[in-house]
Amino acid sequence: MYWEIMAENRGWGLMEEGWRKGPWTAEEDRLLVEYVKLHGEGRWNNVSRLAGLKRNGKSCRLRWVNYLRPDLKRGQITPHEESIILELHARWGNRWSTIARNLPGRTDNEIKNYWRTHFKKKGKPSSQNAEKSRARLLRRQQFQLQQQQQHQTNTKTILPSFDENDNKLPTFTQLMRQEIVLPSTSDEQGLLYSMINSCAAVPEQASNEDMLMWDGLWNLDDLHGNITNRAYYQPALASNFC
DNA sequence: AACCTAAGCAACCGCGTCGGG
DNA sequence: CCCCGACGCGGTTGCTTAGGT
Repeated sequence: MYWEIMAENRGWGLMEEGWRKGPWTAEEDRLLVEYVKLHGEGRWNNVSRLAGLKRNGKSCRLRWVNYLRPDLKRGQITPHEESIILELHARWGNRWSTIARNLPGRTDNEIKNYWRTHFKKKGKPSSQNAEKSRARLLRRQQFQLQQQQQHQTNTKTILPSFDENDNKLPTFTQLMRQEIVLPSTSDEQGLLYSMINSCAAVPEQASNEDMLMWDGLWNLDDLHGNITNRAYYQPALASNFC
């Protein structure tokens, strides 16, 4: 493998503070696997001492999690996995580790790389399934825009700091119960996102409707990661597009 | 054959969070 | 509380490979 040649011959592996860096060799992999067999995962900073590896804990953990773990699924992302990635990314954004938890055998790094190469630049998925998922998302967004046009006149903003002098952020329940007109300026968008992030977990007492609304909030990103301007979302109707 | 470019992927970096002392 | 180390996460980098000209 080229990495090993690089590591041996090209100055890779010169150490900063005594740690080797760069590509892993087969021998290093073997030592790390042995270490995990004996001591289990975790305590990565002990690896150098107990396994004789000149790697820092961070590097060891990364190598294990992304490459050496026995439960990793090798090979290409399947169309089914791809559609899951699309759906979950539409819902959660760049929460790669969260997405990875829903794809057994796949790592956050793998999913992140896959997304970047397949979707971020081109904006075009490579399979029919992905196209369908994408089309579904587009339908949702079009629907949201349609609803926005219909309701634009009698909607109210959820951004309290934009009306009068109230600086308080809304509670989760307030956020869930109100009709929303998304802001159009970047400052307002930033505030809305910080509001959403400030109650990033759905409370246990949230109703099904709240959950739908919550999903909707996370679906407001457009395909390039920006908030769709003035998109309108109404939870009761969202199920039409699931 | 030589060169160029985009895709793919392993690894690194910086930062945030958490838990123990 | 506060500090510090360990860990996890998301963003980025840098290299190889494959395909096109």
